[in-house]
Amino acid sequence: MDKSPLVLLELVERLGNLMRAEFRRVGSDEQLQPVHVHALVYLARANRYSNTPQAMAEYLGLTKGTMSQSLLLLDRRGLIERYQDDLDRRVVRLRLSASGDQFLNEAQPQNAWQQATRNISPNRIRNAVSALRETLTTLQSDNGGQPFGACHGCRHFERLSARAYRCGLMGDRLSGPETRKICWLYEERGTGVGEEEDEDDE
Amino acid sequence: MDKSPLVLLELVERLGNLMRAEFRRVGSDEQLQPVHVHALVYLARANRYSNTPQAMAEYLGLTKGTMSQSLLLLDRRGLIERYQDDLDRRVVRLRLSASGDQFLNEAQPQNAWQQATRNISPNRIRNAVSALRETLTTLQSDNGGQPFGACHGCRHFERLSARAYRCGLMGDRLSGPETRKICWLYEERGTGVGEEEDEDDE
DNA sequence: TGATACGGTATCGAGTCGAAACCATTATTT
DNA sequence: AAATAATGGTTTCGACTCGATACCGTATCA
Repeated sequence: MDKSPLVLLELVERLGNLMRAEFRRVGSDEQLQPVHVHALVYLARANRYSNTPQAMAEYLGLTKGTMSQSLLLLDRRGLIERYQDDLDRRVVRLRLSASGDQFLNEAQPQNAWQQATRNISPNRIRNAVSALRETLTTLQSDNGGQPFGACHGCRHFERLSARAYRCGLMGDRLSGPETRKICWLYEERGTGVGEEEDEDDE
Repeated sequence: MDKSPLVLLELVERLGNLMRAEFRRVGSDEQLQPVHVHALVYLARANRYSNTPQAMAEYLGLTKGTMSQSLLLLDRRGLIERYQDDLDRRVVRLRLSASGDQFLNEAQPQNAWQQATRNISPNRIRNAVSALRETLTTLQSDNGGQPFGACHGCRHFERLSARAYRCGLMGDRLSGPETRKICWLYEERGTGVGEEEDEDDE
């Protein structure tokens, strides 16, 4: 019996723990918990459909009650802004405030990771990404959570012309940069059955 | 500029979050927090040098104070046993109790992960493991934590004969199964300064 | 016009977590 | 040997996480 999946799990967990510790470290100046830093990072990458407490809670694996608490704190600290949605007045929309943005720029929470991966070839990283992405997809469909992918890889993504895009699900036109953000309405493209093999490491 | 390292980070964090949620789920029957389940899993895999509160705290990224709390709880619940070390009476040694062992067998905390990786070829998993392992090593040496590797891959690991092994650092003879456990004294083999090339595990 | 669903907030209690003080044992220095 | 320092663990404290539950206002549907 092959144990390497368990080894992979161990690595993922350990790396996750280390990065959580790192997030704690970079947040300590501002008295932020790891989850708060993570929330800010998410917010910086979330598209217009995904900047709500609900999406965030799902992404971070928290309940909405817990999420509400954390957002309250981030709001008090002036790192985010909350405003009402026009169409549905139940939903709250979130955005980074100027100082929230500044915090991310200065603290660079992902810097340690960037450093740690500096000597790994892009090809090997892509292979790892592909394997982990597939794991994530399976894990999520096994217990029914949102997939959360980058817009431009989604089944609903449409290219109208060279520089014009559109979300087929929501019907909105999208800017170029926006198609690179995270969307919680993301759905896998392909037929869902194909298995691709990796390219070799170099 | 290549963003794929950040994508990899995102996947690692998300998978980590999901598995933490999974650990919470499997622990809820016994009123255990995710970190408690993780501690039990670690203990089941730790070798004779690594079954102490200190090693565990370092592995899980907690302070010794916090660790002490969690161990108290696990002890009260009867899932672990604590006993004094013979040589140094300051150190506490830990082992799974019968019911701790039983809990792991029944709850199978890693089962969801095993399922999620079932369709990924061993080859792709090994590649991902290799890339993440390198990331972990770099990340750790960047901020000076213990490496925590499997005994048989360590620089101090010695093979005396076909079935007899020995730890060159501590001087003890080791059983076959023990050489597959996790050791916090683990050191990368290599020349010590050289940059290692990629290779297989186990 | 209800009834019901839904997004978000408020409150509660158990528990995490780091920080710091503390205790016992071992190591080192004088 | 006596004093001192270092080390492994425990205790205590306060801020915070987190799930559970109840709740509020808005939207949707019959």
